[in-house]
Amino acid sequence: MSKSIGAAIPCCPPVLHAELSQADAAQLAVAFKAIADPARLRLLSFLGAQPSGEACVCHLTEPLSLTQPTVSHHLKVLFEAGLLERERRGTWVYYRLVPARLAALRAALTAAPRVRPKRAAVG
Amino acid sequence: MSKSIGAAIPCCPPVLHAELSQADAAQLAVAFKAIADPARLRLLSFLGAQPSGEACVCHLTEPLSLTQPTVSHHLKVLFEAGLLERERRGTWVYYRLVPARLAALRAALTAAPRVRPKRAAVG
DNA sequence: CTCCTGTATCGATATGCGTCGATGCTTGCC
DNA sequence: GGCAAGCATCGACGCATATCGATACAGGAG
Repeated sequence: MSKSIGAAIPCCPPVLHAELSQADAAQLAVAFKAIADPARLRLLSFLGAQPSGEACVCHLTEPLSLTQPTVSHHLKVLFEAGLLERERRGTWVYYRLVPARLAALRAALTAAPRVRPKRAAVG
Repeated sequence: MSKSIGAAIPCCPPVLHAELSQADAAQLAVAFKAIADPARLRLLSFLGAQPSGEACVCHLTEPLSLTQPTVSHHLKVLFEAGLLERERRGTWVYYRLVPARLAALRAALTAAPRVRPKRAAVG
């Protein structure tokens, strides 16, 4: 299937200050599609709320009220979007947030501060 | 169909530091779905790049290489998500970004800074 | 009022995606 | 080796949606 979409979204995807190309828009849309789902948003929030910052799949199926294959599917989507890291520890697989990716998406939403043509001290 | 999703996303939707409820996740997902589309991302970027900060529909169909009904559809989606403002001026309808909504979505992505409990003055 | 232009809506179609049950694979244990 | 548990993949179903052509609606010009 897909290799790793993360590579296509380096660090600072083109922000909305200029017209996005069709390709850039497609890449960015893939990333936003990854988080544009209730189950995946809950996964992100749950992982972020864990004291250890991580959780195994077996601990994620119950709070989401979804079956294991479905949770695994969502985790895969987030993983391929570069939003999660995987680490297999014995029988269990632990997932962890990748804050840098979230920051990159956040940066992409830093749009149109044209109310003031400032160029410094943004955000 | 949808009335006005904007009302459901006040200003600071529940961030990802705690487990999102199913309802909150659904609301947030609707907002992210609105921007998780190449055409709509390009619309946002195009509007943000306009010197006047706005544009009429007739100026948006060409750069997107989409038909007028399709563009109108996407604008409606963004409008109902609270991301765009409408203003009819004579025969033309002008659309304008709503920076506050983008900021709200950005805030929702401010997740899991558990690597360091920074408070970051940056918005 | 009539025509024209710009925009929104409608109906139809094709594609994408969330969800599940069933099954295969990997790891650990005995 | 054999068994059990956790996770991933597969195939299928149903629903949402992106897109288009056709058409209806709104506003200006004559």
